[in-house]
Amino acid sequence: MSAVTDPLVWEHVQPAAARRLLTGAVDAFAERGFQATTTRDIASRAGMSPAALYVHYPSKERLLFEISLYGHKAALDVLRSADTGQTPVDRLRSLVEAFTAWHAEHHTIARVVQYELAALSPEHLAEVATIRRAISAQIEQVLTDGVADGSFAVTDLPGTTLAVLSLSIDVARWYTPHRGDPATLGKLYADLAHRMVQA
Amino acid sequence: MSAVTDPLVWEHVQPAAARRLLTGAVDAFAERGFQATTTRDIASRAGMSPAALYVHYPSKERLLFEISLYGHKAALDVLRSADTGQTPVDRLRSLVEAFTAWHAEHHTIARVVQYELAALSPEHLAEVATIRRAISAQIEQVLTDGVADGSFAVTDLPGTTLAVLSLSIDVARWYTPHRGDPATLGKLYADLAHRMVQA
DNA sequence: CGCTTCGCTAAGCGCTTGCTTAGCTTCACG
DNA sequence: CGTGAAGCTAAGCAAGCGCTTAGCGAAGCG
Repeated sequence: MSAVTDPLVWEHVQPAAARRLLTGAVDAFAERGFQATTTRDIASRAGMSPAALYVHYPSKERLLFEISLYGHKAALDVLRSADTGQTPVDRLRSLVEAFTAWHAEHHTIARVVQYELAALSPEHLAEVATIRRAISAQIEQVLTDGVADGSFAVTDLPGTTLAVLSLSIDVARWYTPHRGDPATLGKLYADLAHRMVQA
Repeated sequence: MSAVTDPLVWEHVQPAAARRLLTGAVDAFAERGFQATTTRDIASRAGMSPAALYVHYPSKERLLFEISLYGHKAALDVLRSADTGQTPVDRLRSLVEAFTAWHAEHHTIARVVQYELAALSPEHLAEVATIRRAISAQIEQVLTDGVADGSFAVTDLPGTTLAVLSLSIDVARWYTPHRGDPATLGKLYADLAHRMVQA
């Protein structure tokens, strides 16, 4: 269950001690959940005393917010970077492949992103919700374009958008490295999503 | 976010006070998660003092286990009752429709079932894991039969089994009544799952 | 050198947690 | 009517929680 978060992902977090706290928090939140994780646990994963956490972050919730915000931005970036195909079919396959692979590759971060929203303060939740809407819109646009040019047959557009997203998101819940590599999973899911909507 | 659990579902729990505690716990666990829920919260939802909880259940974890065990059994029952079709296509559609509708209809219970596994004791988790394997096997069998008679084209059988299950399970994460009625959602998902695998 | 800033620790504060204890009331039953 | 079980509450205990305070040593700088 425990997976050490790739530290390279958090290179932008400075100084190094703040980054160690943050990656420790990602692992702990992903393993046990936000509420079951103590500040003492996070600090000891970073090799520090509990009080050191408050030198770098004002609260445990703020640590969660930094993780959640960065995670949401990274997920949206992955989608936008992948939306380069010429046809709706290519675009959908590429989006689903990238989004799924990201949830597998970064399943610890993804778990925090997808399952700890309820622990965010209302203000922080609102900020993150904006990014979530953008993620959803990215998928919906491709489906809309595919319906318009006849390559997709979709009767319930919002429902199908949600289903496609949902398929990838749930990867964060069950994925462990022994289930296969993220790239292969991404290709399988691209295929499944394409078949779900093809005309 | 708060939804009162249909008390009829828990008719087998006696006496009534134990049932009130249990349904209160389902709502609280679904809303906030197991760790963030206090015994005082559960007791007050049942209109009792905190100590009254321990007259009926030996611990907070045991309350979770009762919910999780019953929820898993109910989910497996739903699948088995739905597996009545003559062809793999009929059977798959019926399974996915019923399983999805159950996760929507009973999304509070389903949330506890799917997202609070980590809070169970190792022994209780093992008991519940047996039922989870049976649920997975039920889907896998239908896909296997459909591949054998040529009605399904599936290259990665375990991966596709997991994807079909995953699609329905994730309904528990996002479903609220304003998203439409469970029966309609079940039909949409039966269609999506069928298209995912059809030859 | 003297002084400040930075990153950290030891200690602990006020509070909440899961759960226990002691005792009250209600009611079935001989 | 007397007795005991069942179901509950008021009070509280030990432990652990998020977070604060006071202060220490190293590094940077005039």
